[in-house]
Amino acid sequence: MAESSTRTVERALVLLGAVCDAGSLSLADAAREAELSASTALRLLRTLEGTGFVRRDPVGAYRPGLRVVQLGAQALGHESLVSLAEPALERLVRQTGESAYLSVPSHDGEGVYLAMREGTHSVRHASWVGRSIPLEGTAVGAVLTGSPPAGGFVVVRDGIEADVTAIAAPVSPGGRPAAALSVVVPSYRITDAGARRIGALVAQEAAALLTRAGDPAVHTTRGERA
Amino acid sequence: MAESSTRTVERALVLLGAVCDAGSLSLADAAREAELSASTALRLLRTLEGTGFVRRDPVGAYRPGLRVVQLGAQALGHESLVSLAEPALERLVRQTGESAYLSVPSHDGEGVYLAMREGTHSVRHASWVGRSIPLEGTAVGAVLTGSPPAGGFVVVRDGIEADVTAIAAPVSPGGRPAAALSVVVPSYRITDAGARRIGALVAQEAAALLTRAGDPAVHTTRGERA
DNA sequence: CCGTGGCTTTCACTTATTGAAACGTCCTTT
DNA sequence: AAAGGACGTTTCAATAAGTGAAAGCCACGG
Repeated sequence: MAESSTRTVERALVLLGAVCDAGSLSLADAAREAELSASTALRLLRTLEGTGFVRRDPVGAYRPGLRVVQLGAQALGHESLVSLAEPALERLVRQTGESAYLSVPSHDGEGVYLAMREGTHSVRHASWVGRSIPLEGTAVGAVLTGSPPAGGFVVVRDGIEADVTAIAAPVSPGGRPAAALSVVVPSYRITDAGARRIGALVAQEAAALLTRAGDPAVHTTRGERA
Repeated sequence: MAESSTRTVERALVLLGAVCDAGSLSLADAAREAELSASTALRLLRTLEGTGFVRRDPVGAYRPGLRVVQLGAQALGHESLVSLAEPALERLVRQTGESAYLSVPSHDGEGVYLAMREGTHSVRHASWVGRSIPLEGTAVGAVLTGSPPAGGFVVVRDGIEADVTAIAAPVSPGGRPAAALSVVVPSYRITDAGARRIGALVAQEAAALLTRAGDPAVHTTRGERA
């Protein structure tokens, strides 16, 4: 019974996702991407357009709309984890000079970068908030899916991305991993000892995140409207 | 015939918007907000949940999901205007010490803050990216909807928000305003002369945005996938 | 000049959405 | 303690609503 869903809505959301992933998509491409007939895709995209979730650029191609930006930004703001993690990311960057990320498991078996702080080295790992990352074969994935790693952190050298080493630690309120803190380093720059040192830092920050956190269920909830 | 739309999808999107606006909503509240029967709302929310657009917190309430954050962040990243405006906002803050915003008209007759830079004064205007602002009675609204203001900028003292003065200038590629740059100052701190000074800065930055911009239609478009 | 591919509209089919109603549960009220 | 109310959930028959094939248009390229 978990399988209740509205086909129309699902299709529209797939379409929306496709447009956002691509950044810009023609009707025909969008239809192909979502495996829909052109007429259906057109109708759904029009609906999305009417509500501001997509817009058409001068050329007629579909682009993510402002509503997406708006809701996304709002949601990010409400994400207590993000604000909670910011200082930790900041500290990790200061202590290591490398880029640091906060990521959480997504609904589809991947992970998403929720927040990041760029490293200070001129050669640094660069990604972006909102980026999807696979869970298989990544340090982040290992700590998000697996049991608490020995030592508190996981190091993956040249996993999905070549030439980079990722060091991740789980944020596990109540034992189950809910998020991951990670530092990503160009592989050439790091030794085993260095990885252990950073790992310790990451693990420590990940653990500390929880103690500072209040109940995750405290949010500003608007209860107006009759 | 602009009125083609799919009711189901529209409803789902309204629901999604309601959840995101509120940050957290019970099923009953969401249903009321969207004017839907509980059963319909439940079904649609389940669909949104299945696709990651909303999630349920431990209490069972609906929250914006990761997909929203992800797509929003992606969309923000693709927004060339934002990256284009960042340096301008930065400069405005440095020159004035006040918070500076980039906003664009939304689809529903309001405006949205697309980017912002917080001022350096300890008492400063604080808002957030994604925030909706009315166009009526605001400086931003004036420059977004009206014709090019004399002097290049508009000052609104104690408009929608009490005790703050907003100074906005239009970014008008090809004559029609597409976005607004604005600086918002606590009213007590500013004189008419000061407003004019800031106005000149804002207007100048707004104008300069365009010259630096290439064709707004240049984006990184991924064209893979058969 | 004709063919190809994309965008759009139309329309008959029927599938998929809908909302009232009923149920169980958990609080609050009396 | 019992009654009342609100909420989340499920069921089900009516039908409103979404679907996709087909055809028309337009623009482009050979």
